[in-house]
Parts: sequence; C-alpha cells; structure tokens
Amino acid sequence: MALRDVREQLFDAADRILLRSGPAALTSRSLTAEAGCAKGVLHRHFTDFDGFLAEYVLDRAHRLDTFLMDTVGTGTVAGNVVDAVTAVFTSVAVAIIPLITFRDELRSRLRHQWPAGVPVITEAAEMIAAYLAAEQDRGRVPAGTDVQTVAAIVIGTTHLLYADRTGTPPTRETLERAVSAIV
Amino acid sequence: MALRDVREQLFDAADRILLRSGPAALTSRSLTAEAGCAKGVLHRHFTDFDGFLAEYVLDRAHRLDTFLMDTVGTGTVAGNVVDAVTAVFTSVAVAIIPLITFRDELRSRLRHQWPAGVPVITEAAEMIAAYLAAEQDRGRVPAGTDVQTVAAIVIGTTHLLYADRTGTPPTRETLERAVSAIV
Amino acid sequence: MALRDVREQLFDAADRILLRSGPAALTSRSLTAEAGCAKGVLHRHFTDFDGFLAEYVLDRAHRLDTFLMDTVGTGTVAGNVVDAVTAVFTSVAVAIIPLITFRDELRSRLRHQWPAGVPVITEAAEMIAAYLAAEQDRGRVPAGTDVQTVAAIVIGTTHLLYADRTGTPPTRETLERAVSAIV
Amino acid sequence: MALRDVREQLFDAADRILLRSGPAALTSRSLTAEAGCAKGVLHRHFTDFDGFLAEYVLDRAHRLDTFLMDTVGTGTVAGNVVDAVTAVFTSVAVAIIPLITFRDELRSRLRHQWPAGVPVITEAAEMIAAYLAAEQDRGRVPAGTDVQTVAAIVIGTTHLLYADRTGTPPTRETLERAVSAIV
DNA sequence: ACGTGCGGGACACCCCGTTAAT
DNA sequence: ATTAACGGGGTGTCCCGCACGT
Repeated sequence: MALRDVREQLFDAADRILLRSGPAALTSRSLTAEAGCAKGVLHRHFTDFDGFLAEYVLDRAHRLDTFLMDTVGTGTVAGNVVDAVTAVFTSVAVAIIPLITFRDELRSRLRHQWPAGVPVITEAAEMIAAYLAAEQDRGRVPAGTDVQTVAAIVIGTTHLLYADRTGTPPTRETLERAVSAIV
Repeated sequence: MALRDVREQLFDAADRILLRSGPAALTSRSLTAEAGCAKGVLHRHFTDFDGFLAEYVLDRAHRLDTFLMDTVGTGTVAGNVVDAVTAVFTSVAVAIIPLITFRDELRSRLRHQWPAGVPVITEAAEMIAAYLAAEQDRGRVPAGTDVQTVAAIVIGTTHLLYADRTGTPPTRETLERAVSAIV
Repeated sequence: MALRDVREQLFDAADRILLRSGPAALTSRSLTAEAGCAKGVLHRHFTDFDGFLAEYVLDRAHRLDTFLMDTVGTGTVAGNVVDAVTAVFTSVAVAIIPLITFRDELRSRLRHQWPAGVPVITEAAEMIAAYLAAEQDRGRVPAGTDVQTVAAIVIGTTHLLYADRTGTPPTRETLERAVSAIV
Repeated sequence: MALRDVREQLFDAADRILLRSGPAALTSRSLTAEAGCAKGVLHRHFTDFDGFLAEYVLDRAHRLDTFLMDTVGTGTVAGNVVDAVTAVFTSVAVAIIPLITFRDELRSRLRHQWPAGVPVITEAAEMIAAYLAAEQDRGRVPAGTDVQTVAAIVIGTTHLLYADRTGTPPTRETLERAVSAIV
C-alpha cells in the first residue's frame, strides 16, 4: 500500500465498511483489513481507535461545509435542500450518526469540537442554515425566517426518514412534501 | 407457572442500565447481573439476547400508545406536546434509539412489527399525531394541518436536541421555541 | 412412572445412555430425562450424582459375580472365557470403565469398595479367576496355573481390543487367538 | 514466524495438568492458564480444543516410537519391558488414555491416524513389539513367539495395573511377575 | 413425593483494542 | 511495518444442586 496518505486510505475504508455493513461492523480489525494494511498502522497514525473515529468524523463532517452553497440562486430552494439532505443521508452520515450516538467515548472526544448536538447532524444543519441565509439575502427566503431553527427542523425531520439505514429509503416525493411543509 | 414475572424484571433492569450507562453497556451479562438473576434465565424466557431486546423495545414502545391523550383539551397544545417529548426523550427512549440504529440484527427483528422507520421514534410520532388529531377535532389545531407530517417534524426536531444523551439536555425554552415554530 | 423401583429405573436409563451415547453423555440431566422423571428425584434417592454413579457401578459390577460359573465343565475353557469377555465388553462395562477412569471423584467414592484397581475390570477378572479355579478343580486347567494372574492377563488384553468403544469391535477369531495364547 | 514455540508450550502445560490433576481438569481455560498465555492463542494455533487434544496425543504418542530400542541386547528382556511399561504408565499416558476413551469426539479425530485401537496404547504396544522382534533376531526371544500378540498382552495387563491413576501404583515386583508370566 | 424454575458456575468459541517483538 | 500475542469481554450452552410450587 502507499506509504503516504495512510489516513485518507483508512478514512475511505471506513466509508466502505459503513456503507456496506453498518456502524456495528466498523471495528479496528475490519478497518485495517478493508484498508489492506496492518493492524499496527492504525496506532501509529492515531492515538486510539476512538481517536481515529473522532478524526474521521471530523473529516467527513467538514466535507459538508461548502456543500450546497454553489446552488444558491439556482433551481428552487426546496429542491436544493432536498438534494442536499438526500446527499447527506445517502452518504456515510447515515451510519456515522448511530456510531456517534452509540459510542459514548467517541461522543465525548468530539465534545470539545461540537459542544452541543450530534456532530455530523449539527454540521449538516449548519450547512442548510448557511444556505438558507444566503437565499434569504437574495430574497428567495422570507426575511423574518429563523434559518437556524428551520434548518434544524429540516435535518431532524429528514433524518428520521433515513434513520432506518437498512430499510427502504424515502422517496423524493416524501422528502419534498416534508421540506415544503417546513419551508 | 412463573415464580415471579421475570420478563418485567429484566425489562426494568434494562431500563436502569440504559439510563445509567447507555446503550453500549447493555449486554446480556450486565442485564442479568442488574436484574439479580441467573444468566440462564434470559435464555429460558427469550430465544436470544437480540430476541430479548426486540421484545423489550416492543414493550416499551407500546407504553407510548395512550400517553398524552388524557391531556387533550387542557393547557396549550404546544405545552402538552413539549411535555410529551420531554417525557419521551428523558426516558429510556433516548438510549433505546441508538441501540436500534446501531444493531442491525435487532432492527431486522423489529422489521415485521414496524415495517418502516425506527420503532420507538415512529411510535412517539404516532402518539403526537393522534394527540394533534384529537385537538384538531376540538378545533385547537387548524383544520388543514397534516398531523402526521407535523408530528414527524416535531419528533425529528426534538429528537436531535436530545440525541446527545450525555450532553446537557435542552432547556424547556429551546423546546418550546422549536415546537411553537412548527405548530 | 412407577413409584417403586426408581433406583432400578435410573440404573436402566444409565445403561441406555452409556450404550447409545457413551460415557460423556451420562449427566444428571440426561439421566433423569432418559428415565422420564424429574431432576429432583435423583437427589432424593442418592446423595449426589457421583453417589448415584458409585451405586450404579456397584450394582452393575455385582452382576458379574455369578456370571460364567454355570458353564464350568461344559464346552471348552477358552471358548467359555471368550464368551464371558465378549459379554462383559459388549455390555455397559465398556462405557463404565472410561467413566471411572475419567472421573476422579467417582473413583475415590469406589475406593473403599475396591481398594485397588478399576472396579468393573477388577470384578470381571475375579469372575474369570473364579471360573478358572473351578475348572482347575476339574482338571481342565493345569494345576500349577496362577489363575489370578491369567485372569488379569485375559481381561487386560481383551479390554484393549474393546477399549475403542466407537470403533469396530474385535472379531471372535481375534479374541480366541489372544485367549488361546494366554491359556 | 512464531515468537516462541507456543505449541510445545501448550503441550507441556497439558502434561503438567494431566499429571497433577487428571484428565477431567484439562480444559481449554486451565490449559492456557497453565501455559501462561492468552486464551486466543489456542484458537490461533489449533482449529479447536479437540483439535489441540488430537495433535497433543499425536505428538506424545510419537515420542514412544524409538523408546526402548536402545536397550536391545542389554540386561534381561523382561527387565527392559518392565522398565518400558513403567516409563509409559508413569508418564502422561496414564491420563491421556482416559481422556481418549472418554471423549468420543477426540477419538474420532484420531481415527484416521489410528484406524483401530486406542492411540497411545496402540503405540506403546507397537513399541514393545518392535523391541521383542529385535530381541528375537538376537535369539533372546523364542523364534516362534508372536511378538505382536505378546506385546498386546503385556500392555493390556500392565495398563490395568496402572489404570487407577490416583491409587497406589503397582510395585516393580508385581510388574515383573506379570511380565515374566507372559514372556 | 413429584415437577419446574432458578442460582451459580464453568466451558468453548469468538471478537475486540492494544502491545511488543520481529 | 508486520504480525503474533495479550488481556478482557461477550454470547450461548451446559452442568449440578436447590427450593420452590403442586
């Protein structure tokens, strides 16, 4: 395996495991096996398995930051939001969230980064809120709207629809109905 | 001819463990230890540990069914809803949900009972929806409101506020703001 | 089940288990299940499971006492001896012996009864010795023969041939060759 | 690339347990505890606990192969044989044999190696037979003697004397009397 | 006296995260 | 960097003996 970029390789392996087999299957063993590297590599690059998970979550959460912003002003607001939440919850996020809520230790490691709320979820809500604020500037969202609250509502509601990772994902119609009702 | 109701004893023990130590601490051994009974008792009354969990979730979810309905017509709608979600998410529900979303096997066992959605969450939303419908009959909720959707939004949004089980729970004010914004 | 003769019923059940499934399968549970009685019955009639086993071995060993003596003077000496050892080692004896040599506690319980040697084996050797002595009186066995030693040799040698309980039992020809070589 | 020979370490630990506490005390836990290694080590090097036992018996049985052959032509034949059986039955063999006769699964695993008879016993008899054949070549054993049969008789008879592992072992005089009577 | 349930413990197997020696 | 090994834990199963109930 490549000497460089071991971190990214492990992150990608974690993605594949989460998407394929769910959060319970993501162990230090399965991770290094999936990445095709030795078990010890993990401990050379991260303090801990929980340390790896924390950095992994951090990395994946930051991916959401600039997401969605380039659609400002295009299409419809509701459509863009639906696209965004679809992208979020069909990604590893849907498996990372159970990971975080189940593993107390991991959550406590992420506490200093996200003092409140569940990391990935919070980040996604921030992303939606930032987008809505940008649209608000353009007048495509009513001026008085509390974008933070609306974003939280959108994420919370759609999260529910996706929470059953192994079930049938919600249709776009269902999502649009929910998001329209909110926005 | 049970000497005493072992099932309920185990259910209560699971409650205590979940509330005290979280979902990761709920193992078959900690369960029987907490219940003060022999390990074999679990396998005499349930097929499996996952079998126990499934029946446990079932039992606790059904507790929510009639909840909240006796407040119909009293106080304010938003206040009652806030009371209800507070009660739900300060109960074992907040630890049961990570359990369900983390354990694929458990979720698949519950699939036939709840074909879609996450059991306890779904049940809570049903409860809110039933309440809102009752209030709708009394005219305290606008006639055109889609109570199912509103209930899902309420539960989804408040769930997020509580999802960090070990963090500081949301203040009543935060909840009221969110619920008011929705209803 | 019959109120009387519970002991004999348990003894017979032990026989069936040993012959069908071997010494490792003879547990207090399988015993009472096979006998079709409750688990507690065993402890009412015997001090212990090892206590049961000790009395069981005692009972089965004593069955060998008078065995073979009624063939004195008939047939051939070697033939009679072969018949006897065949009968012994196709009976439960072949499974009782591993039981005794494996279970130290059982062997120690039987120690006062058989201060030396393995109970059933010793008893079988005594039986052969008594028979040979009787034949010696009739002149069918040379006068100078040490019947005790010869009996021990016969039992020891044939025991080996049968020791593999689950394997193919020795042919009569093999036995006759061995016994003839000795006698 | 074994850090050290774990297999031999486990074999030696099994020896110590069998000699000290008997066959019933030899469990996977007591084994790894005695060897001072982790429980998982056993399953890394052997398929199974029975798999370990099978390889252990195999290893110990093969130790008997060349045993006794270097005494050919020296001392007396009976004396050498007595020395050999003494060595065999004061070793772990006396505890391995109950193990084999008690555990059906173990015996079946060894079946393909020793299609007939009880492994260690069979091997010991082979050893005696080989020795007697060598002495026969030197004329120290009568030409017509069936060494295989005599060896089986010797082992069978002396085995009985030692079968009560926890009892008082037979005196050399007893052994010599038995062996002399046979040879 | 009989039948069932339970206590307490052990066992085999498996997996986890981590360390230490190669 | 690799990999055996470590220590711990978890699950399911069994065992024996006891103490309830009938």
